[in-house]
Amino acid sequence: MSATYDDVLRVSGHAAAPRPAAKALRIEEVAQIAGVSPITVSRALRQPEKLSENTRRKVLAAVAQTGYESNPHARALRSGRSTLVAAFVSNILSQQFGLAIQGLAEEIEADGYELMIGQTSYSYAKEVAMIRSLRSLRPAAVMFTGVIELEENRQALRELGIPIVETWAFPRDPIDMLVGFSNVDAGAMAARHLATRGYRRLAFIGRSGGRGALRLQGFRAEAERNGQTLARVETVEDVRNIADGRAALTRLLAGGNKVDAAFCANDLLATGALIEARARGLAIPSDLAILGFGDNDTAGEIAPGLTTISMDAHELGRRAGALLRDRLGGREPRQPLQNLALHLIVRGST
Amino acid sequence: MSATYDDVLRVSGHAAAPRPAAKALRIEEVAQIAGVSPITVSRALRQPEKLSENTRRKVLAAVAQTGYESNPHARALRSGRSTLVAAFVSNILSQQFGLAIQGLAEEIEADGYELMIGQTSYSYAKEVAMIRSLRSLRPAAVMFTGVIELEENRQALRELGIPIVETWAFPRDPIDMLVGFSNVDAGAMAARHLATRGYRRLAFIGRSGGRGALRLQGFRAEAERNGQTLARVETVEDVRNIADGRAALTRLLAGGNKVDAAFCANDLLATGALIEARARGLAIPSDLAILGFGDNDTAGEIAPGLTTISMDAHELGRRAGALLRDRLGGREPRQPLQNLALHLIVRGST
DNA sequence: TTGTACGCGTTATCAC
DNA sequence: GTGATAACGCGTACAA
Repeated sequence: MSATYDDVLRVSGHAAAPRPAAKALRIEEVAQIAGVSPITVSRALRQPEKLSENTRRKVLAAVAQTGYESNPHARALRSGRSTLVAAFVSNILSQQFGLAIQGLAEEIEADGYELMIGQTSYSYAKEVAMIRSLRSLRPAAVMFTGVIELEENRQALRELGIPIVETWAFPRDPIDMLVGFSNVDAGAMAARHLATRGYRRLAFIGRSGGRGALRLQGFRAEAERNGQTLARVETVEDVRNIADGRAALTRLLAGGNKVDAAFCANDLLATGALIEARARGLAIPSDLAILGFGDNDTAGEIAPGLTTISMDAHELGRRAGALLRDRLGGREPRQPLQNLALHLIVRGST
Repeated sequence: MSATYDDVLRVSGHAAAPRPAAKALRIEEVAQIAGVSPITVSRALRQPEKLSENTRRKVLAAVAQTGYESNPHARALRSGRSTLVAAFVSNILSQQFGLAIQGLAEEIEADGYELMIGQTSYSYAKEVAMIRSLRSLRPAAVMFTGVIELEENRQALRELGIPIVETWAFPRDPIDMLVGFSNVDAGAMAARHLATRGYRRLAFIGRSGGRGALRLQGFRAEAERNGQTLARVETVEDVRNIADGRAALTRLLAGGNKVDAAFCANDLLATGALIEARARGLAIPSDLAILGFGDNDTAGEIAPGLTTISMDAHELGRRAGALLRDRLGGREPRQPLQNLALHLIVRGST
C-alpha cells in the first residue's frame, strides 16, 4: 500500500546544498572578533559582573553577531558541572507527572539548562541503573517525581554533591530538598470526606507499595477514627490505563463484601471504576460513591463528575525548578522543604 | 498547617555518613589495575574486536571490578559524539507522543544512550532555539514527533551530520529518516467511513496548521469525491484538554449550519465534543456522529465508544529507535523511510 | 580589570 | 595488537 504524501508547506524554499557537520564556532574566534582573549569571552558569558561595562558590551556584541554558543561538553569537563538537569519519572504517561515536568522545564530552561528525562517504571532495578549513570553524567541537578526509598540509592545521590529535589510525598528525611505533600493526609482526607457524606463501608483500590500504601495508611487510620469499616482493599500493581480500574472494580464487586464507597489511589483507577460501575447499572453515588486522587483532565468531564483530592502538579514542578535554580545560582533557598496544599474537589461521584 | 509525615520504608537502613562529591574513577586507574595503557582500556570498551582475547578479558575484569564508567563529557569532547539522543515533542502531555517516546527509550537505552526531551509547544521560535542548542550539544541522534517545516531548521539539522528521524507525517522530502504515516490519508479515511455510514453534512474540528491542515485536506478532498458537504470547519489553535473539545462543539452548534457528523483532528477534541454533545441531550450517533484521531486511552471507555483512526504510537517510537540504533551502530538501515498503517477503530460514535 | 598557563578525561593519530 | 603523544574547547588558578 502506498501512502499519499503529506506535502508540508516549506517556509522559505531555498533548499541550500547539503553540507555535512559544520564545525561549531569556538571561543577563540569570538575572542578575535571582539579583540580580547578567550577567557574574557568566557567571563562575559559566565561572570559578566567581573568585566568592565565596555569590554562586556564589546564581547557580547561579538557573541550575538556570530551566534556563538559554548560547547557544553568542554564546559562540563573543565568545570565539573554540566547544564543538564535530570528528571526521573515513574511513568511518562501520567498526566500529573507530565504537568510537573512541564513546570520544571519552564523554570530551568529560563536559565539555559537542558532537561533530561528518565523513566523508572516503578522499578528499583531501573532506579539503581539510572542513578549509577548519573555518577558519570554529572548533571547539574536532579529532580524526582517521588522519593527515593532504597538507602543505597539515597547514598549514591548524596555523593553526587549536587542539588536534588524529591517530590510527591512528605518524608521526614529527604535527601536534600523537597516539594511534597502528605499522602497519609490525602488518605485521611478521603476517609473524612466520605464520613461527612455518611458512607460507612469503605473500599480502597490502589498499589500496595509506595505512595499507594501511604494513602491507604491514612485512609485506614481515619476510617477507624470515624467508626467506618474498611471492608475491602483491592490491590492493583500495574496501573496502565482505565481498563485497570474497570477490572479492579469488577474484582471488588465480585468479592461479595458490600461497600458503599471506594477510594481509588489515582484518577486513572477511579475513572475506570466509575465507568465500570455505570456500565453495570450502578447509580453513582447512591449505590456506590467513588473518590479519586490526582484530578486528571477527564475527572470533571465524566458524568456525574469524579470527586477527587489533588494538588497543583504544575506548581509543584515550578517550585522544584525554582529550588534548583536557587541552588545552582548560588542562592540558598528560603524554603528547601515545602509542603503543598491538598485540595478536595467535590463533584457528583460522592 | 503541618502535614503528617510520610514515613517511607527505607530498604537497608544503614545510614552511611554523608560524603560529598566522590570523585569518579578515571580511565588511568583502571589501566593501572589491568596493567595496560589507558588507550587499551578505551579500546576494550569501544572497539573490543581490536584487542587480543587475553588483554580484552583482563581489562574488562578490571572495569567490572572497579565499576568504572567513562566520563561522557570527556568522551564527547574528544570524539565529537555524545551518547545523548534528543527527542523533541510538540506537547509532553499528549498520550500518543508519550507512547512514542517510551518506545524510543526502550530501544536506545538498550545501547547505553541517554534520552533528552525537549518540548516545542508547536512554536517555530522554540524549535529554532532548540535546534540551535543542538549544534553545541552534539547529540548522537535526534528524533522528532513531527516533521520540521522551517527550511532554516531543516538545513541546520542536516549540518549536524547525525542521524535524524522525523515522524507523524509522510512528507516527500524528509531530512533524513522517517517513520511516518499520511495525515492526508487519515483525513480521507475519515470521510470515506462517514460516507459508508451515510453521513452527508460534515464538519471538521482541529488546528488550522501542520498536521491538522493535512488531515483537513484529505478529509475535504474525499468528501468532495463522495458528494458529501463539508459544511463547517471549526478551528482550535491551542488544544490543551477536553474542555477545548467541548467549547469547539459548542461553537459548532451555535453556527446554525446543521451537520450530521464531525471529524475531530485528535481524540482530545473528539472526547470533549462527545461529552458536550451528550450533555446537550444529543443522541450519538443518530443526531451527531463523532470521529476522532489517535485512539486515546479514554476513547473506548466513554459511552457510546469513540470511533477513531489511529496508528500504533509505541511501535512508531520503537521503529524510530531501531533506525537510530542501526545508524549509530554503523549499519545502514534497510528501510530508512517507513510508512505506518492507519487503523480505523469503529465504536459506537459513528 | 584582563591575560597567561595549564589541565579536565578521553580518544584520534601515528608509531612500533 | 599495543602504546606514546597530542588535542578536543573550555574554565580554574594565578599572575600582572
